[in-house]
Amino acid sequence: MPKDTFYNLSDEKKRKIFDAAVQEFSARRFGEASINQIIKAAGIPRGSFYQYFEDKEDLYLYMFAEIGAEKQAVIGQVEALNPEADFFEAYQHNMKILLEWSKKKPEYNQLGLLMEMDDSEFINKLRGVTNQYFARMSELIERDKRRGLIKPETNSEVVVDMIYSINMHYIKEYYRTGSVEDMLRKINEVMKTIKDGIIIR
Amino acid sequence: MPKDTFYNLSDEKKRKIFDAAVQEFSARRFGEASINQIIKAAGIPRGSFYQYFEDKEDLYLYMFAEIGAEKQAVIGQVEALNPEADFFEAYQHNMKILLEWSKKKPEYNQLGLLMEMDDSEFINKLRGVTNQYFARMSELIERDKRRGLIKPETNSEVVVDMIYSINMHYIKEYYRTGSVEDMLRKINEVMKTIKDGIIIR
DNA sequence: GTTAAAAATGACAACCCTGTCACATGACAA
DNA sequence: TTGTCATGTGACAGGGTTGTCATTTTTAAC
Repeated sequence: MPKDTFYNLSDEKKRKIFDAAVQEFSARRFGEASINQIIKAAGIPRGSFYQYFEDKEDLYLYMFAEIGAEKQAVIGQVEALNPEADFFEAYQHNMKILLEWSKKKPEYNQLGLLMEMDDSEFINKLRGVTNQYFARMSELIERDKRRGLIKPETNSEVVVDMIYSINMHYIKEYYRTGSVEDMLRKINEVMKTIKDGIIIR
Repeated sequence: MPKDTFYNLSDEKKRKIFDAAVQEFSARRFGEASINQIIKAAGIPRGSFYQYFEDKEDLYLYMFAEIGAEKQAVIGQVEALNPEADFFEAYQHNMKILLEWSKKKPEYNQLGLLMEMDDSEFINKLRGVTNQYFARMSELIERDKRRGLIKPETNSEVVVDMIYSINMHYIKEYYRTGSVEDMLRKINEVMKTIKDGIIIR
């Protein structure tokens, strides 16, 4: 947790430090990110940084929470999902939220990706939050199995794994090519495949 | 390319340096790997390293080529694939090769994974080799489409992307849990899903 | 205006890293 | 034996990093 001295700062100065953190943590993984770069970008002296934060982790945690709050605000604006929606509709709804968020705050995209590709212990712990999201997807599949919409022999966790990993794959690709359309088209094909399979019986 | 002085070394010394390189590049991504650690493990002085190699890339390239040769030797021992085999059989065959390789040289597993998770420019270039493997999978799907085994509307590249990304995902998981059986079981479920889909029509 | 506490500051120590280079050592030929 | 050339060697320069701390400056209270 940042120290009191940080919270006593003017909003402008807090903002400047936050922005510098986003900039650095969007460019480098947590382990490689440099406090030196951050203080340079924020225009604060070395000593001040340690007056405000315990260390790099402390700053990251602050930034992470701050972004989380912003995300909540954006998500709240997307229309709620019909509770009767099936798994595929729920997935599309989630994609819509993700795209909305990505459109409103594109500066956080790279940051999220870097977090996803980071396997340091510290970042691994933080990821717990993201995982809840996928646990919910798994539940939806189970419900659809009970409703007779999805084959009872389906392993919901494996399906969620598939969707998660291919999504990450295409998001990475999106950063290389910059084409959202390509990404959406491909993810559509993926969902078609998961629905119906590719083999002719 | 390593310098002549390196190739003039005794096999034992060459081996020691190779082993030290494997050790370090298995523990850290290319960018974070330290020449210091390597020379310490190999028991050679700093100056000698630069007498043998241009730099870290030079050593990595040597190690990579060396391992590639070992891999060829192992692959040659697996029985050849029936040329009439369909995509799914070919995939299983590839898995068999991969497992054979992984069983014979488990010390390289972590190295390969780290290479996969590395997005430095240098490693990206090297990955070109791996990609050929997936290009061949795509061709097999196209052939099966022509043979009437796979739905003509299937996007073969997307299917290969799915298989690639979920494989990487489970290989990472395998490093955490250490269970090959779990991995194989899950990959089996994945292939079933890709074949037949999960929805009830 | 004086004083005391809070905050800002940057020089510094301590620890990484890489690539070089002057010199030491060994091997082989004349 | 002596000279020459390839190789071995580690100290060093120059770059990076983090966390601390004595000192100055600001703020606020009296």
